[in-house]
Amino acid sequence: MISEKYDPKAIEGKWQWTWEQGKVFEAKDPSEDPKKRPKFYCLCMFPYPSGAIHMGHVRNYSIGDCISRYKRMRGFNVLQPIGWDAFGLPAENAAISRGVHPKEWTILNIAQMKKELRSIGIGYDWNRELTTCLPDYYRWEQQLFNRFFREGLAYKKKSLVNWCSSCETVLANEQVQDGKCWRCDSEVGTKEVSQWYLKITLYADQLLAGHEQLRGLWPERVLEMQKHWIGRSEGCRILFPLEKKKESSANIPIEVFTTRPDTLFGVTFLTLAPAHPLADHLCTGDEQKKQLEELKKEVARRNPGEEATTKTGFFTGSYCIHPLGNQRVPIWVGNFVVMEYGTGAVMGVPAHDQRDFEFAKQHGLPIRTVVVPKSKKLNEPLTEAYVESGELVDSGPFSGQDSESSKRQIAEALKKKNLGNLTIQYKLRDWGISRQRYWGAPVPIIYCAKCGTVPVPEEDLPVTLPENVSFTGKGGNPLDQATDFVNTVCPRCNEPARRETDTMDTFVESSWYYARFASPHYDKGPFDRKKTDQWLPVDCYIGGIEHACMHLLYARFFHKVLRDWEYLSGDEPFARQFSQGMVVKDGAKMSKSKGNVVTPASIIDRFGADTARLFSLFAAPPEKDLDWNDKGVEGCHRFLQRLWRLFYPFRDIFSRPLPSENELHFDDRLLKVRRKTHWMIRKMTDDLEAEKFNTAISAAMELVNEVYGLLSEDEKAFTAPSGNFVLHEALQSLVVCLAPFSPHICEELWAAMGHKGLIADAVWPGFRADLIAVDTFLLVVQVNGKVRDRVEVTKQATQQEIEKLALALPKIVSHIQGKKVRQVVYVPGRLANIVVA
RNA sequence: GCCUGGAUGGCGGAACUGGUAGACGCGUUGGACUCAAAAUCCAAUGAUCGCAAGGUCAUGAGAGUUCGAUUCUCUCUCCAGGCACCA
Repeated sequence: MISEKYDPKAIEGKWQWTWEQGKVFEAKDPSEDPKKRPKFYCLCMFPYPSGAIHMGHVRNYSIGDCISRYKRMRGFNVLQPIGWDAFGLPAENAAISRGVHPKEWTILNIAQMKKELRSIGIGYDWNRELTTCLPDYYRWEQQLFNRFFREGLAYKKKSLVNWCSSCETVLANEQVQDGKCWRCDSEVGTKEVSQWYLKITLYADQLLAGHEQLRGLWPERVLEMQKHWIGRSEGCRILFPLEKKKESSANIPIEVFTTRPDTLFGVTFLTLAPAHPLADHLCTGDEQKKQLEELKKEVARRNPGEEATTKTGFFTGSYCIHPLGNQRVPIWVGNFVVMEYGTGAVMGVPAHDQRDFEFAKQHGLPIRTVVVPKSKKLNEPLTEAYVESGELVDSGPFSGQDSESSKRQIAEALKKKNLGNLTIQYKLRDWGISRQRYWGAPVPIIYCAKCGTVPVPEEDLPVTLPENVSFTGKGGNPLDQATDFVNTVCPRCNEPARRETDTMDTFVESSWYYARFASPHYDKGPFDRKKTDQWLPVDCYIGGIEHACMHLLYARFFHKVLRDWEYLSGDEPFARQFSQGMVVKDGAKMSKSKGNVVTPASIIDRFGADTARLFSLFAAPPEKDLDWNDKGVEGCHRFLQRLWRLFYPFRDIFSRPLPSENELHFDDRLLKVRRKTHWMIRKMTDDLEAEKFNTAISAAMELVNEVYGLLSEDEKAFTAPSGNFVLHEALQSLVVCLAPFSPHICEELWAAMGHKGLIADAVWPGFRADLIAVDTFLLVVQVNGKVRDRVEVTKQATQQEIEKLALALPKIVSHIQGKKVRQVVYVPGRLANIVVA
């Protein structure tokens, strides 16, 4: 029995229960699927269990579920899993401020969020739920880490790292945004720490090359951002041998990286970064050493990404030798040279590099022009560096050559003298994964005085987090205080040893979870190759743009490593990626501090999940920011009510047998409704294929308006058998097509229509092209490109007939009066443009 | 500075491959229903001139190509995002 009034509260819970009880959305392994359907793996970036879902989640999951349900109805074997990215700082901070154990806090949050998530009615395969903070999950991560270590892809080194003093932990470069911590937004400083790195740089070229495969399937901006982040540049490494002070002194060269080896003969100095390992050694006097310390301090004071206002520096007093010219080149230290890129030393070519130019001007260093434009004369003295290519001058044997092609030849000459080589330099650095915090997967390493750094043997995994730890927020990593945890024995020699207390960056968990979903309960390894082969790659991966250079890059890196280790196949983890926009309100991101937060729970309470979902998909195209608008939500709710009110009074139509179509006669008004119905199915299908959810929904609204329109003209329009048939067809099409968007109401109406099965299992309808087609069209008649009239014309009309008709239209006649018709442009099926002069 | 997107009514947004600009929704106004209100249904709704028929102007600005440009080309402005002494 269906109620007269649409009451989401009365129906949504029921259908959510039905779906779960019936295991409707539990994915069958493709090999066991009796229907042999093609697989479709749809994944939304899994949530961090903060305790409450927000509108961004609703939007994200509504998109994913809409795609999943649609694909399902199109005959795909759909996998849509869900899990929890459950390690991370907020849990530990809660422990510090409120005294709850991070684990307890996290588990409670998961329970709460699960409840909320269920209330949206997303078709998840709950059987595959993953929780990354459980040993079941992170033991495999530890196993993978050991393999990284064995293969030399994980290493520990002491280095200057980004340090967030508020989070008291290291941040990866990707996690520093505008000099601030990506999580807590406080200023990031630097600190020298010994930490674990994963060699993502080894895969830089592959990560870049993979973009070719993804072009057109991933958002261009994401590919562009990654490309910049990887930052490949072709250039040359050049050695400048130091001038020997004494015959006995060692001949250490200084290595520089340049993209312009063609300007080598324009070198008038060398500049080292203050932190360059040779800087101290090269300072010839105490005064220089003092200046070096000053410069080091200045650089340290600067925030990451901040530029110095002036290019300051000093001459060390030492010289090196030009690798091809044999002249002395003074060695300077400059505040503008960054240690982290290239070799931390640059050759100074003031005539052809703007920074070197400024530095030379500042310190009165000579400027030597070696590249001149081919067509025009260079105005000297230069007022700025000439950075274009051109013809080489004053460049020894290379003078007169084209600067571009000389790059290779100069590199050859250097190579012969063992003083340089062509190379490729990346901006991408290795991924620092050590975190000096408790709530993360422990790095499974043991330090032994005798055996050194020893990975924990596989049979001893997982290394679980000790529960008995106090969280004071002071004194660094709580694990350091957990003596039972720290003190252990060396697995090799059985002597007392210490455990590593660093935990892994949570981005490590999210780098492989998508593949674990293929075999989430597999207990012989992280992945069951058979299953990963069946399900991967993820066909559609949906999440926020903020992960462009973090998660999406890390996961691609992991995938390539896992492929090399034969855990899975394929070069890319995510065939298609979709970055949805943010949910904003009054032009600003929803946040507690701005007081503009609308909670999903409040919307579901007032209007139901179907309305919340429908609005998230209707209000804006998915890739754009969505401006939350309460009135707009009401509008979507009204639409669902309108649908319901259309169905209810006619519900009996569905309990009676329908006459067959060819026994019926449809008048023009009914045909118009039929045409709209089939037009809607076509539009829905096209738009869903193209992920244009907003216009798909508007098509359904148009059909509803069409039916209401006829009813208001004639309330008996649908009472005769032919009317019954047309309304039946319209309503059933609406319900089926809206099922991916607002599944609960559609299940309810579907059941009320007398169907035995679930709409979740229904088949997506086809449309009748013959019913959409009409044999007339509206001819637009223009005069000189301006629309002057419109007239209904049969499609059979010939061009001549149409031109004659158009020229005879009274409005047209008045516009072309007294003028000469020069041309008539005719676009079949569309318009006639009469050109007059 | 460099890169990538954008800019369309009062608002969110539509517009196939260059062919009726403004679908759909919100808001607003009017009407029906009602004792009244809410809800609902119907209608109107880019600006401007006009009693009207109808005209004129309109897709950030300016040019160009074209019979015809929101769509293609060039220049510029503004907005959002990303990167940034990267040698």
